[in-house]
Order: sequence, then structure tokens, then C-alpha cells
Amino acid sequence: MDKIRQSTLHGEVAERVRDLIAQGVLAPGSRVPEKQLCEQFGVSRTPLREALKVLAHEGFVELLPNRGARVAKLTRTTLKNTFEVMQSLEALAGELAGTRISDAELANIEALHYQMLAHYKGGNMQEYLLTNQQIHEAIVVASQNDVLIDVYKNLNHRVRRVRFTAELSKDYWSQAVSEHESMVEALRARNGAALGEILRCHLRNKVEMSALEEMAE
Amino acid sequence: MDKIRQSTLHGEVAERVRDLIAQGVLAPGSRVPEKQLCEQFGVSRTPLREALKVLAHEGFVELLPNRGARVAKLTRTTLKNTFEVMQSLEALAGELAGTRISDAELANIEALHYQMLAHYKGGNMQEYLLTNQQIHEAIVVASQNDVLIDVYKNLNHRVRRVRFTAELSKDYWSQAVSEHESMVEALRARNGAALGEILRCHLRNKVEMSALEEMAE
DNA sequence: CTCCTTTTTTTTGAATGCATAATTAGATTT
DNA sequence: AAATCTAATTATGCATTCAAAAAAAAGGAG
Repeated sequence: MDKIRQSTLHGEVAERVRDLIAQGVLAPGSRVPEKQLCEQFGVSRTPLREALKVLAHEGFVELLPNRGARVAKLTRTTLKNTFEVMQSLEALAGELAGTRISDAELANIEALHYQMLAHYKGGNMQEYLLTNQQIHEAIVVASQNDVLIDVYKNLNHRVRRVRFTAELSKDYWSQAVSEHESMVEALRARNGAALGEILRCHLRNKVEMSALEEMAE
Repeated sequence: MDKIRQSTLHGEVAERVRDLIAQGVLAPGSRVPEKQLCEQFGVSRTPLREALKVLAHEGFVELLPNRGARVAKLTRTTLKNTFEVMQSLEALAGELAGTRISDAELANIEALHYQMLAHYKGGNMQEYLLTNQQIHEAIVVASQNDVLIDVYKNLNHRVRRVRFTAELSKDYWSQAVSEHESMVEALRARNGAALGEILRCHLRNKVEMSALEEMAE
């Protein structure tokens, strides 16, 4: 692993630790080994600890007094709550994007949409989910609301580790795809209200929720 | 000023700095004087700097490489964006609270509502705004969605410094009050959908927005 | 052998120290 | 006196150090 050198050292470290958590290298509930990570990243404890404070605020780890940081467990309840909020934010993003989206952004989303359809037809679920994710992120960005974008990105980060583990049923999948058709149509028509409504009910998150049923507490 | 001693030192420090920013002691755009604050709080630079990292993530300050932290300016755009998101979150909270709110919580909100009406009748705008704020917070809490509550609280923190500076027009004020009547009714009926709809259109934030017109960039 | 106590080691939280970058103050020139 | 360049001062970013707490290991009693 190469060392970290950048303007915001703690930011880089935070990014790395987030990755380790997302990849499951740092298991939920396990303590965060400060010393080891410092050696691994080639930094001292100061920036690492700064990063941990931020990560704690983001909900990735919890700080226990005199016991350092532990990787936060993603309970089913927390995940459900997170998706609930994200879905609401996406709906708002859709409403805003409807009036604010640029032609270039729309074209990009259309391109992603066709990619996604291809993955659907090809039965390539991993690729499908990735592209699907990108479309939703693009809509959020098109809202041009920086606060919304920030909050959404943060929540998205948190649930990253359970993403792409879903096994969609045929029915759910086809319905999600057809909803995406409507989304793109609403975007083309610059109809924010319609897009918001679709996203508010869009079952992508519900699909992801279903993946949690199997998840261990 | 008394010293800080608690389990999470950086958390306490962050709280204090937030207050200083909210109260305007630390002016927007001004640099955060590390040394001075350390002396004032009776702590070393380490916990203060940890707090600054968190505050930067929260949007209270911005970190400039090799130039420390500056108090973030709340531009009109950022405020507008923040209120937009908060309004959307409140709407979601309303939907959820409709089905989840406890009798005790409902009773509390009703009590606050009557307090608020009294302040309205008495023309006491400061007290009105405070109670109004408490009602909205209570609805968010009643959603029982911890993620939602967290995100909302954070955004609320950010705009604290411009809160309660609003001068409401008679018309806006009376309409906001009547909307609150509907809100309480919807809550009593445990009608989340209706409450969500009301909150989505509720002009409290719009009122607050109007106060920003006068605000300097 | 198991359970409890005591000692050692490790880890944590926070202060301090140090090298570098930025700011201020002062000198020099015009 | 104004402007520009240079030296002194200060602030910043990170590493290191130190005291206190927790975890682990060793010892002893039942």
C-alpha cells in the first residue's frame, strides 16, 4: 500500500478507512487498530485520530471513551431509516432537477439509462446495479442543490458496504426498469413534479431493503 | 469561562465553537484563532483541531491548506438550499410521525401549539418563532427515524445563526399559523400523508427565506 | 484446574515539540 | 512618503511524548 501525501491528510486517511470499512476489511463491531493503520498508511496517530472523529460524526465508527473507535454496526433499522431518508432526498432532487437539469446532464443520464437497459437485458445484475446507482447520483447532482448533494453523498457512503449484495427477483427488477423509463421521460419533459413522485415511490430502495432480510444483525 | 472536562473533549469543544459561530462572536469569513480559543477553553490544540475537522465536515468552517480554518459564510444560495432540504425532511418526518407518533408526543406538540397560538395572539414574534421551531423539531423526533433526526439536527444547527432574525409580515404569519392548525389536526387523525403534504408546502421556511433578502452576502 | 487478584503491557487521550509555510514588521530603494 | 523586498515573527500541520486507563499476562488461593 502506498503512502498518503496530500493537502488534507486527515481527509485522505478518512477516505481510506471508509474504504476499509466498506470492503469489510474492518469488520462491523471490531475495534479500529490505530497503530496498525498508522503504519499501513505511513502517518502518525494525529491525522488518523482526526479522521476517526469525522468518521464517527458520519456514522461509520463509534467512539467509546478510553476504548477508541469501533466500526459501527449497520443494523437493519438504521439501514431502513437511511434508505427512507435517501429516497426522500432523491424525490426532492427529482423535483429540482426537473426544472434545473442541463441538456448535457440529461444526455448523460439518457446514456446511462441505455447502458442500464443493456445490463438488464443481459442479466448482468452487478453492472446493472452500478449503472442504476450512477443514474440516481446524476439526478441528485442535477438538482444543483449543494446541501442536498452533500447529505445524499454522505448517506450513500454509509450504506455502500451493503450495496450490490442484493439479489433482485425477476418481478422487482422488471418493475424497477419500467419505473426508470418513466423517470427518463419525466426528465425529458422537464417535469419535476412527476419525477419527484416517481422517485418517491420508486422501489429501488425497497429492493435493496429486501436484500437486508438475509442480513445478519 | 469555565474549563471543559468531559468524556468527549473534542465534542465539547466543537459545541462551544458552534455556539461562538452561531452567536456571531466568530464572524463569517474570519479565521479561527486556534491559540486564543485553546486558552479560552483551557485545552490544547489537539482536541480543538479535531473539533475543527468535524466542524468543517458539518459546514461551519472551511479548512484552507496551511491557513487553518475560516468561519464559513452562509450565502443566500446555501441557506436556500439548506431550507429546501430541511423542508423535504420535515415532510418525510410528518409522513412517518403520522403513523408512529406516541400519545405523549402528540400531547406535547398540542401543548406547544397552544403556546404558539398565545404568542401569535400576543404579537410576540421571538417567542412565537422559538415555539414554532420546537414544534417542527418535535415532529421530526416523532418520526422515530434516527438518521432523519440526525441529519435534520445538523442542518438546523447550521442555520441557527440566521434564525429568529426574521420579521414576518402579518399575512405570512397568519397563514403559517393556520397551516399549523391543519398540521395538528392531521397529527390527531394520525394522517401521515396529509401531514407530509402540509409540511411540504408549509411556508415557514419561505418566511425565513424572506428574512434573507435583507441579509448581506 | 478454575477463579480471582496483582502486575505488566498495550492502548488511548491529550499536551508538547518541531519543521515548514504564511504573515507581519522592518529596511531599502525610489 | 509609497512601494518593494527581506528578515523576524507567528501560525499551521504533523510527529512525538507522557500520563492515565484498559487489556493482557502472570501469579496465587481455593
